[in-house]
Amino acid sequence: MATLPELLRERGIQPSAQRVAVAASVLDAGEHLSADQVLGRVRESFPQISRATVYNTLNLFVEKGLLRQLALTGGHTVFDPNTARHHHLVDEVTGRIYDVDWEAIHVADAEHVPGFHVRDYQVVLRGRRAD
Amino acid sequence: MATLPELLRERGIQPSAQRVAVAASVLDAGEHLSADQVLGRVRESFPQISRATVYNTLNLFVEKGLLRQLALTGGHTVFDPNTARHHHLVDEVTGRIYDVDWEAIHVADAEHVPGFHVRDYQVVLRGRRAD
DNA sequence: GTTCGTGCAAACGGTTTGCAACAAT
DNA sequence: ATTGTTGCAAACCGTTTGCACGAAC
Repeated sequence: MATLPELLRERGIQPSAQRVAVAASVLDAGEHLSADQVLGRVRESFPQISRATVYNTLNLFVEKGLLRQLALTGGHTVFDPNTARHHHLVDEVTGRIYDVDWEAIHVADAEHVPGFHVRDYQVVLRGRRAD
Repeated sequence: MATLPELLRERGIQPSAQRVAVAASVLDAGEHLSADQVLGRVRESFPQISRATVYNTLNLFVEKGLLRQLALTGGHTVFDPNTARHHHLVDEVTGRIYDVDWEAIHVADAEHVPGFHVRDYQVVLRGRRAD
């Protein structure tokens, strides 16, 4: 297992202390965090970090393929540390987003939409947690 | 074919002149319009309408099931007059959103995610227009 | 010493809200 | 008379940007 600084360097990202702290917060999280949630977590270990740095860093990570950015619910974008193919389920009550295994759903013909080059796709499910 | 005022009344919406104008703009549009695009169109025939009224009206229409609200690309939410089930394709170059027929893609097992009641789902495709 | 990263504050764009005037019932 | 609707402006929230300081190569 590579250390975080190594991981960043592999992606062409200079591993500053702030960036490592952001990486630690967002990659460890089993959830999908908003930028402000990341800011909150990073500040626990790095109180003086600025909002702009967190936003810039998250965008950089997305650019470099370390994170995926999701815009599933209005207005809120969220960062997904799981870069493997998978689907998403949005809880309509809480707004929380859950991962759904790629193999759990079978999709046929999604790549063959006439007139388009489909680069990627996923199923977005909406519902609520069973009691 | 019901007139617009009748259509609104059927959904429990008082058909004021402004609301009818918004309905005319957004329901006719074959595309997915942002709130500001709707505002622009409505102002062609109703120049004095306010931004707040358009936003409130669009939200009301979504609440009453006349429109669907889509949040597929970061920050921009868009209104879809097509209330029939269908999928969506996002052009990564232009940001434009296209409808994909429900029957064009076959999805299996989407309703059977353990621990959840899935109320609705769709496939979201990303790609670019073929030349 | 030139490039790169940071922090701060201000700007920004889309959306919402508070309120007073007005129309409908 | 009560309720619902509009318009305006201001507030709001998440995000981006400009700029000057400081660190890294």
